[in-house]
Amino acid sequence: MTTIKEIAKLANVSSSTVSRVLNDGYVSDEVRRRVLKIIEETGYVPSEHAKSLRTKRTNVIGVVLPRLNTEASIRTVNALNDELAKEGYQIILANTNLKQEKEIENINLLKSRQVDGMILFATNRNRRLTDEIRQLNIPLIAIGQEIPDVSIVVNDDYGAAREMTDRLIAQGHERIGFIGVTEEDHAVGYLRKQGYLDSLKAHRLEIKEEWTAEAHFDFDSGYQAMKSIREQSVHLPTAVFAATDTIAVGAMQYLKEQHFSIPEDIALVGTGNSNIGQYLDPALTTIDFQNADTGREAARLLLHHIQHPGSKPVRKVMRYRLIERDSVLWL
Amino acid sequence: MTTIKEIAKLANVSSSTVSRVLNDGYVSDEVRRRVLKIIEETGYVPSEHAKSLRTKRTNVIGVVLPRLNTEASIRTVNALNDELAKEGYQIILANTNLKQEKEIENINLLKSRQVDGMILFATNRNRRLTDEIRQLNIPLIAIGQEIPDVSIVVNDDYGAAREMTDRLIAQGHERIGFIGVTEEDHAVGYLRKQGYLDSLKAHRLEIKEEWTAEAHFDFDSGYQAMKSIREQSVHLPTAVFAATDTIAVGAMQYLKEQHFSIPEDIALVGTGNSNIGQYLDPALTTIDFQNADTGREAARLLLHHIQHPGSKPVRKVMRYRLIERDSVLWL
DNA sequence: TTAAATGGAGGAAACGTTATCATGGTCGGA
DNA sequence: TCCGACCATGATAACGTTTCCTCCATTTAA
Repeated sequence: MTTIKEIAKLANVSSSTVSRVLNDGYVSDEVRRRVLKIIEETGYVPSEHAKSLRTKRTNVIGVVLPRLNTEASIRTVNALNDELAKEGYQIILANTNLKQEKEIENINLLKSRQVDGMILFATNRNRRLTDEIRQLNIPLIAIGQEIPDVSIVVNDDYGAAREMTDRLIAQGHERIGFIGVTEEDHAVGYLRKQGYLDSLKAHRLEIKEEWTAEAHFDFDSGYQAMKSIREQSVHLPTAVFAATDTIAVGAMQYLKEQHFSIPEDIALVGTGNSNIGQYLDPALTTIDFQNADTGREAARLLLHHIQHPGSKPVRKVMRYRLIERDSVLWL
Repeated sequence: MTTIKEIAKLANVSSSTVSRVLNDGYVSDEVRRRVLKIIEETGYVPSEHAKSLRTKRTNVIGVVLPRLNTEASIRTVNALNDELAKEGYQIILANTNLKQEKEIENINLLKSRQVDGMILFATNRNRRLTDEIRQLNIPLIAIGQEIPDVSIVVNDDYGAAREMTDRLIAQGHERIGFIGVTEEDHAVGYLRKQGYLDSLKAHRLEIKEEWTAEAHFDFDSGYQAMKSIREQSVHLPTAVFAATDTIAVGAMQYLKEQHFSIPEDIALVGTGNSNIGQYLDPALTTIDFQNADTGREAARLLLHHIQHPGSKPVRKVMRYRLIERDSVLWL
């Protein structure tokens, strides 16, 4: 690796001058040209490490996330990356591989790399994590879950689920089923289910245990959940709300195999606007959380915190939109 | 940020000793305990920049890729990440956002960060890029395209396309159409088409211009391509081979709208084993390139090159497998 | 003409580590 | 008893930058 000193020697100037050329200081045109020529010839690239050591800036943003496995996280990361790249930042990924304990470990790893900021895809909130973040003096934005004293960008999971259920009811459905996930996942598990329940309550509709089931985040468990609803229910629901699109796809598979027609016999809606949805037969009605907007917003928020250290934590709730497709009969 | 010196002062030892504690040198148990306690209390994390500056190692691998937008690239990156994480490496992403000129720019960015190695998702091969890589003295593995003097991991696009076409012929198809992409994309565009053509030639089957069309990488153009084949052909093909699954999905949509039944009227196969495929109706026959294996292999190769500097470039062709699903009638 | 202001350049310290070298003490073997 | 070996520690240089300070040579203003 060539260093600034070698460039300096070759150009017959001091390293300070080379540095000035690189950082737009006072340098005569003649010297500037000479130095630039040498840099060009040698292919010299300044060491970011030395730079960071000196300046305390790295132009790197750390992203801690459970896994790059859901469409939502990928869309978010992509938008994040685009927005940050515009400002000259690069992203370093720290994947926890779904292991909670690696969350803190990864945060420390990023801290040791002196990242200028962090984005945390928050899955859970435990005391140690909160403490760790609080004593971290690096700007951090959490996505997906609330963390006290930290700026966050969240979806309106509750509102979306409630509005979707309202829409089903408006279409005449009175027996509505629900396939959720564990309520330990506050956003996806708890809030979406509450939205569904509160809508039913507000409309004074029946809430039947047998119409609801709990699945995991995969296709098969969606299939199984639909099966168990089918087998347990004396009276089948006329519509089923799935907490994720993947679950909905599994449920749809089961219903098709059982020769139900969708939406005539049973209407089906998912959540998350997965790509698959539009190509299914029938196309899946779903909720679009516009993850790219989430990523962009988080990036902007982070940039703001970096530029204005010590500014107050912000809580940003993102907008969603319902996508009405053929898996529900619209009046 | 606390530094090693502050820790040293608090523990009443020299910074050398603290460093030894951190790096398993000779330290008495008593001192070790004392130092570790202070580290624990202060939450001290050593600066990777200072470390790297001194040791020349960063434990970071740079990944240059066009975009995190295809399932193939995501699967590959995930596997890459997993495999490298096992060895204590982190990944830094450098997204070119599909802009070719940013490829070289990104390579230099990573070079300035002194990454220990690079993975390049190669889309094109131009002279400047090749030169740049050659004079880069950092281990680099290219994925997807051949680059002279560089270790590569590639799919057998040609072989896979040819074998898939062979299989269709074995099922009795004699009129086989093809929807490809621009041949500028050597792997996806050129090689897959050649595999298709050579299979037909080997079986002395008719190759008709009107049975082939060129699409882009999206759904709509797959739809349009199928439409144009349909409208141009006097005699329709009995099977159509799409160079990507996305294209196949678009084609399927068109065929369904036109009330063709698949596979009875027309068989359809895709390429790439996209997730969607298995949930389509009918489920899509496709080629699985096992991208995770590609990622793992590239990671292993890179680690090898890092551990054995100067070792010879390797060319690794990955295996594929055909996935036979209902969009083709199997005898 | 002289003093002050300005432009251009070099020298050196500092950032936070690790690795090499040096030092002093203890222990075991001849 | 003495010497070499070994262990535990400290001092210091070096990694490659930037930035502050200093200095000299012009140019400008009075």
